[in-house]
Amino acid sequence: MPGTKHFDPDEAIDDVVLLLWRQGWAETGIQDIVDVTGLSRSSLYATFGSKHQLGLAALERYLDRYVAPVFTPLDGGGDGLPSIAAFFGRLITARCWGARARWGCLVTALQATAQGADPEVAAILAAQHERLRGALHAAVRRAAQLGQLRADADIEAMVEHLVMVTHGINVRSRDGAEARALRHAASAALSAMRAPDAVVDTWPQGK
Amino acid sequence: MPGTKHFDPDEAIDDVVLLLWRQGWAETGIQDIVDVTGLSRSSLYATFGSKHQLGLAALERYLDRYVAPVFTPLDGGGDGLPSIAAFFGRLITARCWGARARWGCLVTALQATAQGADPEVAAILAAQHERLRGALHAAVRRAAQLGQLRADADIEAMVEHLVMVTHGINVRSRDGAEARALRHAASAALSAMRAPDAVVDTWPQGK
DNA sequence: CATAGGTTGGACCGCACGTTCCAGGAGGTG
DNA sequence: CACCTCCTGGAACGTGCGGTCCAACCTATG
Repeated sequence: MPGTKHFDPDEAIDDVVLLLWRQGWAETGIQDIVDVTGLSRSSLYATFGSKHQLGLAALERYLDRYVAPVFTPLDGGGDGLPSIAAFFGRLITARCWGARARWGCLVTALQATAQGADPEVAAILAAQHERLRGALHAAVRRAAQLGQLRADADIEAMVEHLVMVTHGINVRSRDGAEARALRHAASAALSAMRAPDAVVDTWPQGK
Repeated sequence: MPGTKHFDPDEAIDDVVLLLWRQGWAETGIQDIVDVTGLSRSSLYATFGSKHQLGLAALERYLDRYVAPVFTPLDGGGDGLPSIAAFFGRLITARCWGARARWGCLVTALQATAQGADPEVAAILAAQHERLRGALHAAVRRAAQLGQLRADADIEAMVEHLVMVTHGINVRSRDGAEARALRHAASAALSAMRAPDAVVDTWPQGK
């Protein structure tokens, strides 16, 4: 039919997300994309313009499809520490189980390398960092309101610490760390924050 | 002179270390190496064999020259928590000041990406991880002996947590985080471990 | 049923990659 | 001083890259 694509661009992007996530951006050539999508170079370039633009689209798709769901426990600050524990729980599950186990996190991988230097990529990474930071900040503030935090709590420092732990989980999971070890470590991190007399459960997922 | 190189291979490797560290492995071509070392392709290949071998040599050099010095506070377990704080202090200084500020960590970058999948690279990364883990483990054990830790301390979890924070510092420093924020966050992480009545100084570097 | 617009597959482009090769050169050795 | 050995610079190789182009094709429309 004239003017109608013979394929679904959305599906192609989904395929590319998995490819980039698994084997990285620099290691992926156009031919790999052709193979995994089953499309021809022409169709790819006619639809997405360039490898770079396709990569950006895939990165955005990755955020929507694979990162955003992990954030839901933190929405609106949740109920403080338990929500943060649930966030880590979801993150660790996503990183250690299923078809994408041990693939790490595309965002952390880009932030840790020079590939994030591209201005457009850097903008997406910065926005994503603010999203993570903002979500954790809201949750920590809520925890403070609920009296779950130590008396000497430095909220900004706690948030930055939690961001670090998030990156740590992403790196260590790709490196082969076991989910149990990651959960225990995340639990240890949360212990830093909890008020001694608080009876909130910071690890509802069990051990 | 016959049989004698006209240049110092060690200096060449040093140059390559900086190149790989700054702009990454996949983004670096032979021409870049030729430019930065001032050598010809022939000399490079005659001396190092291949780009891959040169990269491995540069990675080892990086560990000896830039990573090992950061570890010294942890030698033999040091004096527990203050030694761990000193370790983080050195790490943050190395990541945020001087000519290599904001370059992150080559090891963390490789571990976070698919480039660490090469068997030889993976072996080096695994050994380095064990070195980090072992050094932190010794320091945490020592802290336990000195009564610096909380009563409910899970040593293994604490060590994994500290490894995560290390990766977090490496990622966040490349991403532009300020040294102050990183120090506060590391301090918050150490608070997780300290016994409530311990009077050890976990941040000797000041704020 | 002919037309027309847009898609498609595959050939093709220039370029840069990692690597190899060889003629030339430099300096200890006899 | 001639020789010999090894290193050196630069040209060249094959390959694969990202990207372009065009003829063939397909189908809604007139």
